[in-house]
Amino acid sequence: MRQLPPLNALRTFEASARNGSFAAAGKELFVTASAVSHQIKTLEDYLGVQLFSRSGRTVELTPAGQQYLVSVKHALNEIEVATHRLTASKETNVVQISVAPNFLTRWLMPRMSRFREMFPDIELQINASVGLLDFNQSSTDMAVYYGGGEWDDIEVFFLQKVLLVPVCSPKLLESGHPLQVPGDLRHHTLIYVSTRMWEWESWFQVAGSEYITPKDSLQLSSSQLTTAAAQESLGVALADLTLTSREISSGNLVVPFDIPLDTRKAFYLVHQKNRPLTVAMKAFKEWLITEIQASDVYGAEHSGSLPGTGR
Amino acid sequence: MRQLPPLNALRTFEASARNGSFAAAGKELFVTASAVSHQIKTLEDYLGVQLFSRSGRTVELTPAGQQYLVSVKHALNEIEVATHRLTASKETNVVQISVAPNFLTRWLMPRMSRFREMFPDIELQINASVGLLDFNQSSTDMAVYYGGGEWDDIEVFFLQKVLLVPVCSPKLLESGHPLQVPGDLRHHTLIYVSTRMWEWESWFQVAGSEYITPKDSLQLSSSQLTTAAAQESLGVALADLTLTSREISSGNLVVPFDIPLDTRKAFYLVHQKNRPLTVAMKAFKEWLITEIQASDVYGAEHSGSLPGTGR
DNA sequence: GAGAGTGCTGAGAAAAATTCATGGTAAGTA
DNA sequence: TACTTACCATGAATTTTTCTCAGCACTCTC
Repeated sequence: MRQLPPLNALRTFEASARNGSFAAAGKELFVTASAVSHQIKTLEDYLGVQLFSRSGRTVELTPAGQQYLVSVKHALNEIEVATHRLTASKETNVVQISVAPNFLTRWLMPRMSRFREMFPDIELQINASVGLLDFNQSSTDMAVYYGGGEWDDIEVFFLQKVLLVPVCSPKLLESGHPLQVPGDLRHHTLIYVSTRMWEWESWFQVAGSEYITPKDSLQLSSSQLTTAAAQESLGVALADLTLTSREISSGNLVVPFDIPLDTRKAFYLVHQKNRPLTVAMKAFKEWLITEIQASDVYGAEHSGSLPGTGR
Repeated sequence: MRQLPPLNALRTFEASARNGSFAAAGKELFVTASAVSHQIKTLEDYLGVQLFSRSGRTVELTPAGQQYLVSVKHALNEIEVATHRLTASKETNVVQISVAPNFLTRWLMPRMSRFREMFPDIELQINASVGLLDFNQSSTDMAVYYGGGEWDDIEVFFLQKVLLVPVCSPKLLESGHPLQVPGDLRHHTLIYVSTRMWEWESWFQVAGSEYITPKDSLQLSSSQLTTAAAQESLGVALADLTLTSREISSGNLVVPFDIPLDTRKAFYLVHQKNRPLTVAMKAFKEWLITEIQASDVYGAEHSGSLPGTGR
């Protein structure tokens, strides 16, 4: 037994707030401004709370109205997305994916042409984004997440562990101080991802060395940038071996110490729970998993604790 | 410009699905079964999708209907919660909090009486829960989370770092193999939290010791249980020093090696973003933060990297 | 200070939701 | 098998809700 406000009035409320005007909202909803005014009044009477403050010919959301709007917008958006998903043809060839930036540029992009060869009919609409997304609020179909694999209310498929090794440009290795033991890093610039400052410290632990104070340090906001900086001879960064394998085999990057730090994080393919996948979505998912197994540098080389598939 | 289905029909749809019957839904909504039938039909015509399969005198959700129901329920629930929050008196003395179990039993519970002394008017409704919760879907006002402090769309306040030390019962130490160096743990049972198996391995790294294979091992599902198991002389567990300080000072637990493992996780107080707090919520929040600073065992003793306040 | 733009209000008109009457189907029961 | 009951569908009638219209008020702009 629910206790809900007049729902149509909510639609009017949201449109009015969005447009900042009853008249404009009326235009959007194909009704007169008067109808909008009536609706808002009905809602305000029901709630017993003033949602808009009127002064002359302008209206403005009250603080209460603003707070309420956030939830109303969110809820209506969810309804809109769900309705669209239900209505839309089950057999579209378009797959919308959201991908962790580093994985996108260093892994997916280089292999896109292979995918398009295999599935010329499927159109991938790709979006780079860090962090989680709400599948109930977005038309995105699938995503590649970076993290611990512990996420609620979504289907999670393990793709690839992230093990970090130090990387630098070959030029740095020639011209600078030699790197024979981890401690030699004290004479170099260490490049940090600013949100993951501890990674170097952990790496030294694994390498069985004291944490050293580097000659210099550089903080960048993403692993994409730190790897690029290492390539530009700005210092030594920690990078995932698989993702940088092209740069390594081409000689743009070298690995001074083949000591991997297991971050216990990984890349995962995720999508909404209990959602029937389209043929295109299935194709992409299976291609991704197959392709990743073929490209995975670790697996055989460094056997670590087995990563779960995320609950 | 939104594209929304008839919203009132959604309410009817949700009630019908929940009740598993149009007649029952009608009763709930104070209308006839016929009205419900009409509404559902309108919705199905709009969507172009069958939501219920009718066979004789029974109705059942189709797969499409089930999928749609999830979102509709979610959205209506959000509206209900938001509406209730808006309508409810701003000045209630009730605060609903959800707390990580270990923190609840070992920290908050023992201090509850102090809170009630200071604020006899405020009623705390406490709920133990692991994992995140959606403040838009729940009437919970605040929560104590355990984790890395990186959560989106909520206000986060740092409370206390979690640093783990080995703990066991004094009896175990007397009767069993002595514990002089970390390696001696090989002769004991190690107690693991099953979802955080790596913690012992990391601790050995910090302790500067090889990871040993214990004589025996025990897996339990929460740190609450592992601590209890250690107390029962079942083995050696990793526990937070602050949370177990009572057991330690009372002699029920001892710390064989005062080597803390920084898990980079912590307890945080969180609540909805942009939400005006009630007087009672503010009181609890401030009490909690003050009290925690007074009780924090670390801080002075082990200076580690400073924990952020979580964006 | 006239005109345009916006919002409010109340009464009537239009639209939507509900009921009512009727008919169909399946399951339980004598 | 026939009867009863519980449930849902449908179309027409009715009630309720929503919308429009017309008149008024306010204020910003020129």
